[in-house]
Amino acid sequence: MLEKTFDPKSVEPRLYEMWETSGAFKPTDKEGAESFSIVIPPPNVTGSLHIGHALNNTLQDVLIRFERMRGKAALWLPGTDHAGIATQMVVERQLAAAGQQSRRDMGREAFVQKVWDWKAESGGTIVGQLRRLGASCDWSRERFTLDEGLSAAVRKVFVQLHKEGLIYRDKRLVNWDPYFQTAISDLEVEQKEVDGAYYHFAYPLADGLTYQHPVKDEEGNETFETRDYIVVATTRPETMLGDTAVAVHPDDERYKGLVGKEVVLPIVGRRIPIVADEYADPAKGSGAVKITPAHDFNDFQVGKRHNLQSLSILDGEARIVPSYFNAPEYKDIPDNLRGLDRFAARKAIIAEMENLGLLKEIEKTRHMVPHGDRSGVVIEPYLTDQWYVNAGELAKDALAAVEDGRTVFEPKNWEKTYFEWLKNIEPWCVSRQLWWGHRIPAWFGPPLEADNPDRFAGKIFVGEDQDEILKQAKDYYGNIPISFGNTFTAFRQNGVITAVELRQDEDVLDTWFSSALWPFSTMGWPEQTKDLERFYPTHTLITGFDIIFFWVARMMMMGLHFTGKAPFERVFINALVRDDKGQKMSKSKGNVMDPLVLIDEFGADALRFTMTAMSGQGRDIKLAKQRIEGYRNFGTKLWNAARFAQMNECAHVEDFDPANVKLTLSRWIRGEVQKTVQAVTTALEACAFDDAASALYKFVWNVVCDWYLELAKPILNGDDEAAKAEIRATTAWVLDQCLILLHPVMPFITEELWDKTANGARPNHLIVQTWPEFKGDWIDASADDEINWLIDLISEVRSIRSEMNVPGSARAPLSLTGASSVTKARLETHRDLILFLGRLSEVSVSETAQAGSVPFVSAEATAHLAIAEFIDLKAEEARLLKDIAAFDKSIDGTRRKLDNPEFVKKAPEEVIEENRERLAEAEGGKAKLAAALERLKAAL
RNA sequence: GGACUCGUAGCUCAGCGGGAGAGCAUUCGCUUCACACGCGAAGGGUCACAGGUUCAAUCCCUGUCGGGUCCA
Repeated sequence: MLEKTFDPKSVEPRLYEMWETSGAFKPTDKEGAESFSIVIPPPNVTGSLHIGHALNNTLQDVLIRFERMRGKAALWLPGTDHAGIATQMVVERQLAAAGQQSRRDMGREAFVQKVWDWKAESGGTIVGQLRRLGASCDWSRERFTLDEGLSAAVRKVFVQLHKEGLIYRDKRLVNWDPYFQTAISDLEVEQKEVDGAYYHFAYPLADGLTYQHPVKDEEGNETFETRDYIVVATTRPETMLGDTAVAVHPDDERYKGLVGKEVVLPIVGRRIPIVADEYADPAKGSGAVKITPAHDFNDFQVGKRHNLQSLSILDGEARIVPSYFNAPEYKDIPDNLRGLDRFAARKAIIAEMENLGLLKEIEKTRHMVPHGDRSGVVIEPYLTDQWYVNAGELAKDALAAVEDGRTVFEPKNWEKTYFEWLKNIEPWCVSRQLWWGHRIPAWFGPPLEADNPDRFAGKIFVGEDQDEILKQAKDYYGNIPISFGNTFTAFRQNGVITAVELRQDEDVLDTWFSSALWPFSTMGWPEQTKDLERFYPTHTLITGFDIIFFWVARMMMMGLHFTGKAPFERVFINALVRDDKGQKMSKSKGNVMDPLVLIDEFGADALRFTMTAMSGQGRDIKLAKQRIEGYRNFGTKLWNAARFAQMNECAHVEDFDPANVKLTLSRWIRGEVQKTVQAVTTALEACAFDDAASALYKFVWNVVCDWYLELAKPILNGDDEAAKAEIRATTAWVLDQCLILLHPVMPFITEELWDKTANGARPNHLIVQTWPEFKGDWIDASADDEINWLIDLISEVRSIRSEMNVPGSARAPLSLTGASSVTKARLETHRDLILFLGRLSEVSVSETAQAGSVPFVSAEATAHLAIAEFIDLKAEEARLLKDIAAFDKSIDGTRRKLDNPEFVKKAPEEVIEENRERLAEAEGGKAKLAAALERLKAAL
């Protein structure tokens, strides 16, 4: 005997282990099985399961379990990524907290070892948490982006792209994080609106020049004043040390005469030109703008157009260049500012400009300032040498693949986001000044004089390993001793190079560089493995829209370039989970819902069903605890249906064939099962997870529990043994179908019931049970009609009883007038049922309406419930009038349509027919109630 | 400023050319032999607003208003 409720806590770990050890998570090796593969969006190795993961991974698991049951070789390949910045940050913090040596003190090798130690101990907790969710990943294939195999793939890709000229070194402005002292991607920059100010500075004109500047006098009239300076406005005064021009708009009449002249940069004393450039906005501030090409993306462009010098005046920690930066271009920067932090420098410069009388105005403003999403500090545009991928080139096929349908987005409108980004893509800066990651396979050597390099500090060799580098170096330097070390140096004798030392690039690659290879590197690429052949390209990727740029687009680029195939057939973008008020969940808001806590409270199945049911395509999910509770209750409902079946000895019958059932009830439910099979299958094929969930919910609760089992009761309690046997077998079969269909969404409770309801006689675990095929000819229209008639009749009786406040214990007789022979036969067939569910004393057919009864319409007949002692005549009159009014409304509306010649001419035949039927039905119903009303009035 | 998206029952959402739906919440009645994590019943909506297309609009188009997200 089953317990009253399902106990997830004790069952879940046991079943998960059973599945895993049974090998069910591995794709079947069965001959001819079609492949279906998903690669997990690798969670960050420092991460732990949050509600978004719960959603994303539930959907992946639903799909994988569904396809596995359909007999496909289903592979869900799991793993984690190494998350360069995040992981390095975690370990650095830990070292600091433990009072240990800092990263820089212990050195690269020791630190990287510490990170590996950390990873071994606490990395990948999320992997265990995915198990609690029930994720049926093939753990034997688990991968990590820093695994040797994946690292080899990274090296190969880097070297090949370099050979093809698609990876190159360049000096450009990057988003520099002064906290981590590394370049970061645009996508890792958050624009935040903060309070700031425009500082209006006067820059004195050189050579005693003056001009007439228009001003408004006290009456608002325009006059001119003579100025020997030009005013520029800036939110970042400290960058003035690096100004190399002042720009004005070419059409700006005020400054026309000044273009080509010079100003003397205050504090520094440098002479810099006034240039005409459309970037200067005449309407903004004074209309003149200072240009600092090394510290502003827009200014950098202006600098390019006018051939200006880019003078970087900050160091990697965002301090004004300290005094040991002694290049000639820094000689003008005053000693008192040297080494100051950027914000201290800002204050100092403002104070100094004020002292000089050159601070004209401070205009308060709110403006957008870039912040590092990990560090939280203000990001500096910073001029450095970095490695870039020519993303524009790679984007071409990535765009084409979606345009021509090799890969489809679901929902489709996310394609726009994808296109938008790829069409405006910038070179992808892939180097990071970190220690945790794939070290860039590039080595620097001293340049030969003949090369006369003016942009780069050395000669660069790129290769997968040192042997390859040695070969390249020998080709370049000739047959001299070549070693690897911490510097790149040429040893000379009499001016001739006799030996060189090469140094590997210190930097590592962006984590997304390795993640971009994930769909094929995890399958063994560049080796031509069996997995690669069977499971690549993958079928469906399920991920959040927030990483379409970060990840999806890049996987598309790399997958297409290196394998010639798009890595996915379909990309399903799941919604974003918010709290019940629609706020994004975040730790600082304190509104996070921990999926593990929810699993503890309601069970994994309840959480999974919630996620599935709420995953309406592409919308935000507002998650309330009540919802999860409701689906926990749904599980209990299923559990109790099984319990009922068990109590009534409805056990699986080995050779039971639904095709042969005789009873109307069996034929009806057999068809209802088919409708559900079809609905759920189509929905899951289309990633319409919410439709699948609602079809399952309605079927189990509203069809099986509310009606089928109730209608079965009189038979099960009756003495027709043949009917009883058929219903028992049918019930067992129906419940099995429920378990199979629900399994992808609620794997635990269904597997448990599968086991418990068969006395250990099942040949398979449910996880590998075959998904049912839709059998259309099992839907029986006459059985549907009959059962629907029955349901309507019983519902009406219940409704009237309730409205008239008839106590549950009172049993009343029901009689039908105007019943057809079909109805009469049905009454006979289902007499027990009608009596039982309607709580009636008897059911009969008669010629005339009985006095003291309440009438209602049942198909072609009028039913009369004899409950005289409960009738309030006035209330009954009101009820009839209300129902008649409803019929009238329907009659009016339908007639208006049918009387419209345009409608009859243009509407499709079935719509017209439908309206005719509706009209006839309403008129019939109205007539019956009108007659009843007449009788009632006579009695009043 | 650009792109996308959403305004449907008190709340959360489905429906998206042929008569308004679900869950929760509310109200009423039930110790009915699977289930109170339950059973039965009921109330509740000019489908944001204004135009247009159509025989027919919650659904398509245009605009307005209001919310959200992303990118500048």
